[in-house]
Amino acid sequence: MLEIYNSLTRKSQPFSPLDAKNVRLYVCGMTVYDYCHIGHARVLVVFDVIYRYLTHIYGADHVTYIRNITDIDDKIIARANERGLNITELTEEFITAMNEDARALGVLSPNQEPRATAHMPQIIEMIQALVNKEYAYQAENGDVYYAVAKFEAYGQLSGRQLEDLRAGARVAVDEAKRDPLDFVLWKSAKPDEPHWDSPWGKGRPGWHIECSAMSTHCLGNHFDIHGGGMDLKFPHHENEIAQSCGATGEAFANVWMHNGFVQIDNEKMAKSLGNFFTIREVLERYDPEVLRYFILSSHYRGPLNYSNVHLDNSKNALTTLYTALRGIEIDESLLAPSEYSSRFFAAMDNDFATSEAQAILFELAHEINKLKIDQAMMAARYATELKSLAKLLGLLQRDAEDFLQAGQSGELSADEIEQKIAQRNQARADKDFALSDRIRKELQDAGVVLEDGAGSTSWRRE
RNA sequence: GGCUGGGUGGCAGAAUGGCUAUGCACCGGAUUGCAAAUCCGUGUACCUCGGUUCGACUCCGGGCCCAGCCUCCA
Repeated sequence: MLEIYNSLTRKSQPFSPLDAKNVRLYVCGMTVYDYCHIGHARVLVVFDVIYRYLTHIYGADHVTYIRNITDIDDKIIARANERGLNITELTEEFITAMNEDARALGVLSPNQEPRATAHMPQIIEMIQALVNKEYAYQAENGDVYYAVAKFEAYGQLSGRQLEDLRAGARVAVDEAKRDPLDFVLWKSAKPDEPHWDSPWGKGRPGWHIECSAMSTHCLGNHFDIHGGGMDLKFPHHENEIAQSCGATGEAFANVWMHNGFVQIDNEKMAKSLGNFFTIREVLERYDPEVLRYFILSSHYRGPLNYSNVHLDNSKNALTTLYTALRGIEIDESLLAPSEYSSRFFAAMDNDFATSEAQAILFELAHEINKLKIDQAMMAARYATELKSLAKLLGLLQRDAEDFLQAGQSGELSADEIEQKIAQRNQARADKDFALSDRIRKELQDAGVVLEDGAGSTSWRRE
Protein backbone atom coordinates (compact mmCIF):
# COMPACT_ATOMS: atom_id res chain seq x y z
CA MET A 1 0.00 0.00 0.00
CA LEU A 2 1.52 3.28 -1.11
CA GLU A 3 1.97 5.89 1.57
CA ILE A 4 2.86 9.47 0.76
CA TYR A 5 3.97 12.26 3.02
CA ASN A 6 1.44 15.02 2.61
CA SER A 7 2.79 18.51 3.27
CA LEU A 8 -0.73 19.66 3.97
CA THR A 9 -1.27 17.32 6.92
CA ARG A 10 2.44 16.98 7.76
CA LYS A 11 2.29 13.23 7.92
CA SER A 12 2.48 10.13 5.81
CA GLN A 13 -0.89 8.82 4.72
CA PRO A 14 -2.08 5.89 2.64
CA PHE A 15 -2.65 7.12 -0.86
CA SER A 16 -6.06 6.53 -2.32
CA PRO A 17 -6.85 8.29 -5.57
CA LEU A 18 -10.16 9.97 -6.25
CA ASP A 19 -10.43 7.79 -9.32
CA ALA A 20 -8.15 4.77 -9.65
CA LYS A 21 -8.85 4.77 -13.37
CA ASN A 22 -7.39 8.23 -13.66
CA VAL A 23 -4.85 9.25 -11.02
CA ARG A 24 -4.11 12.93 -11.48
CA LEU A 25 -0.77 14.58 -10.76
CA TYR A 26 0.22 18.21 -11.31
CA VAL A 27 3.75 19.48 -10.86
CA CYS A 28 4.96 23.07 -11.01
CA GLY A 29 7.54 23.10 -13.72
CA MET A 30 9.91 25.72 -14.90
CA THR A 31 9.83 29.41 -15.52
CA VAL A 32 11.72 29.46 -18.75
CA TYR A 33 14.20 32.33 -18.90
CA ASP A 34 17.46 30.43 -18.42
CA TYR A 35 19.03 26.98 -18.55
CA CYS A 36 17.87 24.42 -15.99
CA HIS A 37 20.16 23.86 -13.02
CA ILE A 38 20.58 20.78 -10.85
CA GLY A 39 17.72 21.86 -8.64
CA HIS A 40 15.45 21.68 -11.65
CA ALA A 41 16.96 18.31 -12.50
CA ARG A 42 15.88 17.12 -9.10
CA VAL A 43 12.23 18.09 -9.58
CA LEU A 44 12.24 16.55 -13.03
CA VAL A 45 13.75 13.26 -11.87
CA VAL A 46 11.92 12.95 -8.58
CA PHE A 47 8.49 13.45 -10.08
CA ASP A 48 9.41 11.32 -13.05
CA VAL A 49 9.98 8.45 -10.63
CA ILE A 50 6.73 9.21 -8.83
CA TYR A 51 4.95 9.18 -12.17
CA ARG A 52 6.61 5.90 -13.14
CA TYR A 53 5.66 4.30 -9.86
CA LEU A 54 2.06 5.48 -9.97
CA THR A 55 1.88 4.08 -13.48
CA HIS A 56 3.29 0.81 -12.20
CA ILE A 57 0.54 0.62 -9.57
CA TYR A 58 -2.46 1.95 -11.46
CA GLY A 59 -1.57 1.05 -15.03
CA ALA A 60 -0.07 2.94 -17.93
CA ASP A 61 -3.28 4.58 -19.09
CA HIS A 62 -4.57 5.41 -15.67
CA VAL A 63 -2.27 8.23 -14.59
CA THR A 64 -2.39 11.77 -15.92
CA TYR A 65 0.75 13.76 -15.30
CA ILE A 66 0.77 17.49 -16.00
CA ARG A 67 3.91 19.61 -15.71
CA ASN A 68 3.37 23.22 -16.60
CA ILE A 69 5.60 25.79 -18.21
CA THR A 70 5.45 29.36 -16.99
CA ASP A 71 6.32 31.39 -20.04
CA ILE A 72 5.26 34.86 -18.95
CA ASP A 73 6.51 36.73 -15.89
CA ASP A 74 8.68 39.65 -14.83
CA LYS A 75 11.98 37.82 -15.13
CA ILE A 76 11.16 36.64 -18.60
CA ILE A 77 10.31 40.16 -19.70
CA ALA A 78 13.48 41.53 -18.13
CA ARG A 79 15.69 38.86 -19.70
CA ALA A 80 14.09 39.27 -23.12
CA ASN A 81 14.69 43.00 -22.95
CA GLU A 82 18.32 42.49 -21.97
CA ARG A 83 18.85 40.28 -24.95
CA GLY A 84 16.78 42.28 -27.40
CA LEU A 85 14.38 39.40 -28.03
CA ASN A 86 10.65 39.17 -27.77
CA ILE A 87 9.44 36.89 -25.01
CA THR A 88 8.44 34.07 -27.32
CA GLU A 89 11.90 33.90 -28.88
CA LEU A 90 13.39 33.74 -25.41
CA THR A 91 11.02 31.15 -23.98
CA GLU A 92 11.17 28.92 -27.05
CA GLU A 93 14.94 28.80 -26.72
CA PHE A 94 14.81 27.65 -23.12
CA ILE A 95 11.90 25.29 -23.55
CA THR A 96 13.94 23.51 -26.22
CA ALA A 97 16.94 23.41 -23.89
CA MET A 98 14.82 22.12 -21.04
CA ASN A 99 13.43 19.33 -23.19
CA GLU A 100 16.95 18.33 -24.21
CA ASP A 101 18.05 18.22 -20.58
CA ALA A 102 15.00 16.23 -19.54
CA ARG A 103 15.49 13.70 -22.32
CA ALA A 104 19.16 13.27 -21.43
CA LEU A 105 18.15 12.49 -17.86
CA GLY A 106 15.72 9.84 -19.01
CA VAL A 107 12.70 11.83 -17.87
CA LEU A 108 9.48 10.64 -19.48
CA SER A 109 7.26 13.24 -21.10
CA PRO A 110 4.28 14.28 -19.00
CA ASN A 111 0.89 13.81 -20.59
CA GLN A 112 0.67 17.54 -21.11
CA GLU A 113 2.97 20.53 -20.64
CA PRO A 114 0.56 23.44 -20.62
CA ARG A 115 1.91 26.94 -21.09
CA ALA A 116 0.58 30.00 -19.32
CA THR A 117 0.38 32.09 -22.48
CA ALA A 118 -1.82 29.46 -24.09
CA HIS A 119 -4.34 29.59 -21.24
CA MET A 120 -5.28 33.25 -20.97
CA PRO A 121 -9.03 32.58 -21.29
CA GLN A 122 -8.90 30.09 -18.40
CA ILE A 123 -6.79 32.46 -16.31
CA ILE A 124 -9.12 35.39 -16.92
CA GLU A 125 -12.14 33.23 -16.23
CA MET A 126 -10.76 32.21 -12.86
CA ILE A 127 -9.89 35.76 -11.88
CA GLN A 128 -13.39 36.79 -12.90
CA ALA A 129 -14.85 34.10 -10.67
CA LEU A 130 -12.75 35.39 -7.77
CA VAL A 131 -13.84 38.97 -8.42
CA ASN A 132 -17.47 37.88 -8.59
CA LYS A 133 -17.21 36.12 -5.27
CA GLU A 134 -15.40 39.12 -3.81
CA TYR A 135 -12.23 37.21 -3.12
CA ALA A 136 -10.56 39.68 -5.44
CA TYR A 137 -10.72 43.39 -6.15
CA GLN A 138 -9.31 45.79 -8.67
CA ALA A 139 -7.18 48.50 -7.07
CA GLU A 140 -6.71 52.12 -8.03
CA ASN A 141 -3.63 51.33 -10.11
CA GLY A 142 -5.57 48.88 -12.23
CA ASP A 143 -4.04 45.71 -10.77
CA VAL A 144 -6.33 42.99 -9.51
CA TYR A 145 -5.49 41.58 -6.08
CA TYR A 146 -6.57 38.58 -4.07
CA ALA A 147 -7.98 39.64 -0.71
CA VAL A 148 -6.20 37.13 1.49
CA ALA A 149 -8.20 37.89 4.60
CA LYS A 150 -11.37 36.73 2.85
CA PHE A 151 -10.08 33.19 2.51
CA GLU A 152 -10.43 31.54 5.86
CA ALA A 153 -8.13 28.62 5.30
CA TYR A 154 -5.24 30.84 4.23
CA GLY A 155 -2.01 29.58 5.78
CA GLN A 156 -3.06 25.94 6.18
CA LEU A 157 -0.37 24.57 3.89
CA SER A 158 2.56 26.57 5.20
CA GLY A 159 1.32 26.50 8.80
CA ARG A 160 1.20 30.23 9.11
CA GLN A 161 -1.16 32.65 10.76
CA LEU A 162 -2.10 35.84 8.98
CA GLU A 163 -0.92 37.79 12.01
CA ASP A 164 2.51 36.15 11.92
CA LEU A 165 2.80 36.89 8.28
CA ARG A 166 1.93 40.51 8.78
CA ALA A 167 4.39 40.81 11.65
CA GLY A 168 7.18 39.29 9.64
CA ALA A 169 6.28 40.99 6.41
CA ARG A 170 9.33 42.37 4.74
CA VAL A 171 7.36 43.31 1.70
CA ALA A 172 7.42 46.98 0.93
CA VAL A 173 3.92 48.17 1.53
CA ASP A 174 2.19 48.67 -1.74
CA GLU A 175 -0.29 51.48 -1.35
CA ALA A 176 -2.64 49.92 -3.86
CA LYS A 177 -3.23 46.85 -1.73
CA ARG A 178 -5.84 46.80 0.98
CA ASP A 179 -3.72 44.41 2.97
CA PRO A 180 0.05 43.96 2.60
CA LEU A 181 -0.51 40.21 2.26
CA ASP A 182 -2.77 40.53 -0.75
CA PHE A 183 -1.15 39.25 -3.90
CA VAL A 184 -1.59 40.17 -7.51
CA LEU A 185 -3.78 38.19 -9.90
CA TRP A 186 -3.62 40.52 -12.86
CA LYS A 187 -0.98 43.13 -13.50
CA SER A 188 -1.86 46.01 -15.73
CA ALA A 189 0.65 46.47 -18.51
CA LYS A 190 3.13 49.29 -18.60
CA PRO A 191 3.91 50.71 -22.03
CA ASP A 192 5.94 48.30 -24.19
CA GLU A 193 5.19 45.30 -22.01
CA PRO A 194 3.61 42.18 -23.45
CA HIS A 195 -0.08 42.16 -22.64
CA TRP A 196 -3.43 40.48 -23.12
CA ASP A 197 -6.90 42.01 -23.08
CA SER A 198 -9.02 41.45 -20.02
CA PRO A 199 -12.07 42.89 -18.26
CA TRP A 200 -9.55 44.89 -16.16
CA GLY A 201 -7.68 46.31 -19.10
CA LYS A 202 -4.53 45.22 -20.88
CA GLY A 203 -2.18 43.28 -18.68
CA ARG A 204 -0.70 39.93 -17.73
CA PRO A 205 -1.34 37.31 -15.08
CA GLY A 206 0.34 37.43 -11.68
CA TRP A 207 2.69 34.63 -10.76
CA HIS A 208 0.37 32.16 -9.02
CA ILE A 209 -2.81 32.24 -11.02
CA GLU A 210 -1.53 30.33 -14.05
CA CYS A 211 -0.99 27.15 -12.05
CA SER A 212 -4.45 27.31 -10.53
CA ALA A 213 -6.03 27.89 -13.91
CA MET A 214 -4.03 25.25 -15.77
CA SER A 215 -4.28 22.52 -13.16
CA THR A 216 -8.02 23.01 -12.95
CA HIS A 217 -8.31 23.14 -16.70
CA CYS A 218 -6.28 19.98 -17.27
CA LEU A 219 -7.30 17.91 -14.25
CA GLY A 220 -10.57 19.30 -12.96
CA ASN A 221 -11.29 21.26 -9.79
CA HIS A 222 -10.36 18.48 -7.42
CA PHE A 223 -7.46 16.14 -8.11
CA ASP A 224 -4.96 13.89 -6.36
CA ILE A 225 -1.44 15.20 -6.12
CA HIS A 226 0.17 18.58 -6.54
CA GLY A 227 3.93 18.82 -6.31
CA GLY A 228 6.93 21.06 -6.65
CA GLY A 229 10.03 22.32 -4.87
CA MET A 230 10.05 23.17 -1.16
CA ASP A 231 10.34 26.84 -1.86
CA LEU A 232 7.03 26.86 -3.68
CA LYS A 233 5.14 25.85 -0.57
CA PHE A 234 4.88 29.47 0.41
CA PRO A 235 3.66 31.66 -1.08
CA HIS A 236 3.08 29.95 -4.43
CA HIS A 237 1.16 26.87 -3.37
CA GLU A 238 -0.59 28.58 -0.49
CA ASN A 239 -1.86 31.12 -3.00
CA GLU A 240 -2.87 28.46 -5.47
CA ILE A 241 -5.08 26.88 -2.84
CA ALA A 242 -6.65 30.24 -2.05
CA GLN A 243 -7.28 30.90 -5.74
CA SER A 244 -8.61 27.51 -6.73
CA CYS A 245 -10.73 26.84 -3.68
CA GLY A 246 -11.98 30.39 -3.76
CA ALA A 247 -12.93 30.24 -7.40
CA THR A 248 -14.45 26.78 -7.52
CA GLY A 249 -15.74 26.43 -3.99
CA GLU A 250 -14.41 22.88 -4.06
CA ALA A 251 -11.43 21.11 -2.56
CA PHE A 252 -8.26 21.38 -4.64
CA ALA A 253 -5.36 18.89 -4.44
CA ASN A 254 -5.65 16.15 -1.83
CA VAL A 255 -1.93 15.53 -1.43
CA TRP A 256 0.84 18.11 -1.59
CA MET A 257 4.37 16.91 -2.21
CA HIS A 258 7.51 19.01 -1.92
CA ASN A 259 11.02 17.96 -2.80
CA GLY A 260 14.03 19.23 -0.85
CA PHE A 261 16.80 21.45 -2.13
CA VAL A 262 20.06 20.76 -3.79
CA GLN A 263 22.81 22.23 -1.66
CA ILE A 264 26.43 23.00 -2.22
CA ASP A 265 28.66 22.87 0.85
CA ASN A 266 25.50 22.57 2.93
CA GLU A 267 24.13 25.78 1.59
CA LYS A 268 21.18 26.22 -0.70
CA MET A 269 22.12 26.27 -4.32
CA ALA A 270 20.64 29.40 -5.82
CA LYS A 271 21.19 31.82 -8.58
CA SER A 272 21.25 34.67 -6.11
CA LEU A 273 24.15 33.00 -4.27
CA GLY A 274 25.98 32.34 -7.50
CA ASN A 275 26.72 28.74 -6.50
CA PHE A 276 24.65 26.85 -9.00
CA PHE A 277 25.47 24.44 -11.81
CA THR A 278 23.36 23.97 -14.89
CA ILE A 279 22.41 20.49 -15.97
CA ARG A 280 24.42 20.87 -19.13
CA GLU A 281 27.54 21.88 -17.24
CA VAL A 282 27.33 18.72 -15.18
CA LEU A 283 26.68 16.57 -18.24
CA GLU A 284 29.92 17.77 -19.78
CA ARG A 285 31.71 15.79 -17.08
CA TYR A 286 29.30 13.07 -16.12
CA ASP A 287 27.04 10.60 -17.81
CA PRO A 288 23.42 11.72 -17.38
CA GLU A 289 22.53 8.42 -15.78
CA VAL A 290 25.13 9.13 -13.10
CA LEU A 291 23.39 12.40 -12.28
CA ARG A 292 20.07 10.61 -12.20
CA TYR A 293 21.43 7.91 -9.90
CA PHE A 294 22.87 10.59 -7.62
CA ILE A 295 19.56 12.44 -7.39
CA LEU A 296 17.78 9.23 -6.41
CA SER A 297 20.38 8.26 -3.84
CA SER A 298 18.75 10.39 -1.20
CA HIS A 299 15.14 10.74 -0.15
CA TYR A 300 13.27 13.34 -2.18
CA ARG A 301 12.25 15.38 0.84
CA GLY A 302 15.72 15.73 2.32
CA PRO A 303 18.52 17.99 1.19
CA LEU A 304 20.82 16.76 -1.53
CA ASN A 305 24.39 17.88 -1.21
CA TYR A 306 26.06 18.23 -4.57
CA SER A 307 29.76 17.61 -5.09
CA ASN A 308 32.05 15.93 -7.58
CA VAL A 309 33.00 13.37 -4.95
CA HIS A 310 29.38 12.31 -4.70
CA LEU A 311 29.00 12.07 -8.45
CA ASP A 312 32.18 9.99 -8.67
CA ASN A 313 30.71 7.77 -6.00
CA SER A 314 27.48 7.42 -7.97
CA LYS A 315 29.41 6.56 -11.07
CA ASN A 316 31.22 3.76 -9.27
CA ALA A 317 27.97 2.44 -7.86
CA LEU A 318 26.34 2.40 -11.27
CA THR A 319 29.39 0.67 -12.70
CA THR A 320 28.93 -2.09 -10.16
CA LEU A 321 25.31 -2.60 -11.19
CA TYR A 322 26.03 -2.58 -14.90
CA THR A 323 28.94 -4.94 -14.40
CA ALA A 324 26.58 -7.49 -12.92
CA LEU A 325 24.36 -7.21 -15.99
CA ARG A 326 27.26 -7.44 -18.38
CA GLY A 327 27.15 -10.33 -20.80
CA ILE A 328 23.75 -11.56 -19.66
CA GLU A 329 20.97 -11.99 -22.14
CA ILE A 330 17.84 -10.28 -20.80
CA ASP A 331 14.79 -12.39 -21.43
CA GLU A 332 11.46 -10.93 -20.37
CA SER A 333 9.85 -14.35 -20.44
CA LEU A 334 12.09 -15.33 -17.52
CA LEU A 335 10.73 -12.57 -15.34
CA ALA A 336 9.56 -14.04 -12.06
CA PRO A 337 9.34 -11.49 -9.26
CA SER A 338 11.17 -12.73 -6.20
CA GLU A 339 11.55 -11.57 -2.65
CA TYR A 340 13.74 -8.75 -3.96
CA SER A 341 10.82 -7.29 -5.87
CA SER A 342 8.57 -7.31 -2.83
CA ARG A 343 11.22 -5.55 -0.81
CA PHE A 344 11.80 -3.05 -3.58
CA PHE A 345 8.09 -2.27 -3.78
CA ALA A 346 7.85 -2.03 -0.01
CA ALA A 347 10.58 0.60 -0.09
CA MET A 348 8.87 2.55 -2.84
CA ASP A 349 5.53 2.27 -1.07
CA ASN A 350 7.13 4.02 1.85
CA ASP A 351 6.92 7.53 0.46
CA PHE A 352 9.15 6.68 -2.49
CA ALA A 353 12.25 5.64 -0.54
CA THR A 354 14.49 5.51 -3.58
CA SER A 355 17.76 5.14 -1.71
CA GLU A 356 16.41 2.07 0.01
CA ALA A 357 15.16 0.78 -3.32
CA GLN A 358 18.63 1.27 -4.75
CA ALA A 359 20.05 -0.86 -1.95
CA ILE A 360 17.84 -3.73 -3.12
CA LEU A 361 19.30 -3.37 -6.60
CA PHE A 362 22.75 -4.02 -5.17
CA GLU A 363 21.59 -7.11 -3.38
CA LEU A 364 20.22 -8.38 -6.67
CA ALA A 365 23.48 -7.57 -8.44
CA HIS A 366 25.27 -9.48 -5.73
CA GLU A 367 23.03 -12.46 -6.29
CA ILE A 368 23.56 -12.32 -10.04
CA ASN A 369 27.35 -12.22 -9.68
CA LYS A 370 27.24 -15.40 -7.63
CA LEU A 371 24.87 -17.21 -9.97
CA LYS A 372 26.78 -16.12 -13.05
CA ILE A 373 29.50 -18.64 -12.34
CA ASP A 374 27.50 -21.81 -12.82
CA GLN A 375 23.79 -21.05 -13.04
CA ALA A 376 23.40 -18.94 -16.14
CA MET A 377 19.67 -19.42 -16.31
CA MET A 378 19.05 -18.23 -12.78
CA ALA A 379 21.48 -15.37 -13.30
CA ALA A 380 19.50 -14.29 -16.35
CA ARG A 381 16.29 -14.50 -14.41
CA TYR A 382 17.56 -12.21 -11.69
CA ALA A 383 19.17 -9.91 -14.23
CA THR A 384 15.81 -9.51 -15.90
CA GLU A 385 14.27 -8.74 -12.55
CA LEU A 386 17.01 -6.24 -11.75
CA LYS A 387 16.48 -4.45 -14.99
CA SER A 388 12.75 -4.36 -14.64
CA LEU A 389 12.91 -2.92 -11.10
CA ALA A 390 15.54 -0.40 -12.11
CA LYS A 391 13.27 0.76 -14.89
CA LEU A 392 10.92 2.18 -12.27
CA LEU A 393 13.80 4.44 -11.26
CA GLY A 394 14.69 5.11 -14.88
CA LEU A 395 18.06 3.40 -14.40
CA LEU A 396 19.98 0.51 -16.00
CA GLN A 397 18.03 0.52 -19.24
CA ARG A 398 21.05 0.71 -21.50
CA ASP A 399 23.19 -2.08 -22.76
CA ALA A 400 25.85 -2.65 -20.08
CA GLU A 401 28.77 -2.34 -22.49
CA ASP A 402 27.33 0.90 -23.75
CA PHE A 403 27.37 2.40 -20.28
CA LEU A 404 30.73 0.99 -19.28
CA GLN A 405 32.44 2.02 -22.49
CA ALA A 406 30.75 5.39 -23.00
CA GLY A 407 33.44 7.96 -23.50
CA GLN A 408 34.09 11.59 -24.18
CA SER A 409 35.34 12.87 -27.48
CA GLY A 410 39.10 13.20 -27.62
CA GLU A 411 39.71 9.90 -25.91
CA LEU A 412 40.87 6.71 -27.56
CA SER A 413 38.23 5.32 -29.88
CA ALA A 414 36.78 1.88 -29.35
CA ASP A 415 38.60 0.67 -32.46
CA GLU A 416 41.94 1.91 -31.20
CA ILE A 417 41.33 0.22 -27.88
CA GLU A 418 40.36 -3.07 -29.55
CA GLN A 419 43.57 -2.92 -31.59
CA LYS A 420 45.69 -2.45 -28.48
CA ILE A 421 43.90 -5.32 -26.82
CA ALA A 422 44.60 -7.57 -29.81
CA GLN A 423 48.29 -6.64 -29.65
CA ARG A 424 48.38 -7.31 -25.96
CA ASN A 425 46.68 -10.65 -26.26
CA GLN A 426 49.21 -11.65 -28.90
CA ALA A 427 51.96 -10.66 -26.47
CA ARG A 428 50.29 -12.70 -23.75
CA ALA A 429 50.11 -15.70 -26.06
CA ASP A 430 53.82 -15.21 -26.69
CA LYS A 431 54.41 -14.96 -22.94
CA ASP A 432 55.82 -11.50 -23.49
CA PHE A 433 54.41 -10.14 -20.25
CA ALA A 434 56.62 -7.08 -20.28
CA LEU A 435 54.95 -5.89 -23.48
CA SER A 436 51.57 -7.03 -22.26
CA ASP A 437 51.90 -5.00 -19.09
CA ARG A 438 53.17 -1.99 -20.99
CA ILE A 439 50.04 -1.99 -23.13
CA ARG A 440 47.85 -2.37 -20.08
CA LYS A 441 49.59 0.56 -18.46
CA GLU A 442 49.26 2.64 -21.60
CA LEU A 443 45.52 2.04 -21.76
CA GLN A 444 45.15 2.61 -18.07
CA ASP A 445 46.79 6.00 -18.43
CA ALA A 446 44.19 6.73 -21.09
CA GLY A 447 41.44 5.84 -18.64
CA VAL A 448 40.75 2.38 -19.98
CA VAL A 449 40.62 -0.60 -17.65
CA LEU A 450 41.12 -4.08 -19.05
CA GLU A 451 39.55 -7.17 -17.61
CA ASP A 452 40.89 -10.50 -18.77
CA GLY A 453 38.10 -13.03 -18.82
CA ALA A 454 37.99 -16.63 -19.86
CA GLY A 455 39.03 -16.54 -23.49
CA SER A 456 38.45 -12.83 -24.07
CA THR A 457 39.38 -9.44 -22.72
CA SER A 458 36.76 -6.81 -22.00
CA TRP A 459 37.32 -3.17 -21.26
CA ARG A 460 35.65 -0.15 -19.76
CA ARG A 461 36.41 3.47 -19.23
CA GLU A 462 36.99 4.92 -15.81
C1' G B 1 10.82 36.49 16.02
C1' G B 2 7.16 32.78 13.54
C1' C B 3 6.86 28.32 10.57
C1' U B 4 9.14 23.59 8.09
C1' G B 5 12.64 19.74 7.84
C1' G B 6 16.91 17.43 9.89
C1' G B 7 21.22 15.74 13.29
C1' U B 8 23.54 7.71 12.14
C1' G B 9 30.16 4.62 11.08
C1' G B 10 35.98 7.92 6.82
C1' C B 11 32.09 9.79 3.15
C1' A B 12 26.96 9.12 1.37
C1' G B 13 22.50 7.17 3.07
C1' A B 14 18.21 3.74 5.12
C1' A B 15 15.35 0.87 8.33
C1' U B 16 14.05 -0.78 13.13
C1' G B 17 11.92 -0.95 20.45
C1' G B 18 15.96 -6.35 21.58
C1' C B 19 19.01 -9.37 15.67
C1' U B 20 23.21 -7.63 9.01
C1' A B 21 21.02 -1.93 5.90
C1' U B 22 23.19 -0.67 1.34
C1' G B 23 26.92 1.92 -1.72
C1' C B 24 31.75 4.21 -2.10
C1' A B 25 36.47 4.22 0.36
C1' C B 26 39.78 1.17 3.62
C1' C B 27 41.97 -3.57 5.41
C1' G B 28 42.70 -9.21 5.18
C1' G B 29 41.84 -13.72 2.20
C1' A B 30 40.38 -16.46 -2.44
C1' U B 31 41.05 -15.83 -7.63
C1' U B 32 44.72 -13.72 -11.58
C1' G B 33 51.20 -14.52 -15.40
C1' C B 34 50.34 -9.27 -13.40
C1' A B 35 45.86 -6.68 -12.95
C1' A B 36 40.70 -5.61 -13.05
C1' A B 37 36.10 -7.59 -11.99
C1' U B 38 33.97 -11.00 -8.70
C1' C B 39 33.50 -13.88 -4.21
C1' C B 40 34.50 -14.57 1.25
C1' G B 41 35.61 -11.89 5.67
C1' U B 42 37.03 -7.74 9.48
C1' G B 43 36.64 -2.89 11.32
C1' U B 44 34.57 1.92 12.04
C1' A B 45 27.98 4.64 14.09
C1' C B 46 23.65 6.34 15.90
C1' C B 47 24.22 15.38 18.69
C1' U B 48 23.30 16.08 24.17
C1' C B 49 20.68 15.63 28.91
C1' G B 50 16.63 13.48 31.34
C1' G B 51 12.15 10.08 31.20
C1' U B 52 9.16 5.59 29.77
C1' U B 53 10.81 0.28 29.31
C1' C B 54 13.28 -6.01 31.31
C1' G B 55 15.70 -3.50 27.03
C1' A B 56 16.01 2.70 22.92
C1' C B 57 19.82 4.88 17.71
C1' U B 58 14.55 3.71 17.44
C1' C B 59 9.02 6.28 21.85
C1' C B 60 8.32 11.04 25.15
C1' G B 61 10.28 15.83 27.16
C1' G B 62 14.27 19.78 27.62
C1' G B 63 18.74 21.58 25.37
C1' C B 64 22.45 22.38 21.54
C1' C B 65 23.54 22.55 16.34
C1' C B 66 22.47 22.68 10.87
C1' A B 67 19.48 23.80 6.54
C1' G B 68 15.15 26.06 4.42
C1' C B 69 10.74 29.37 4.20
C1' C B 70 8.47 34.13 5.92
C1' U B 71 10.95 38.61 -0.64
C1' C B 72 11.89 36.15 -6.95
C1' C B 73 13.34 30.92 -6.62
C1' A B 74 12.80 23.65 -8.06
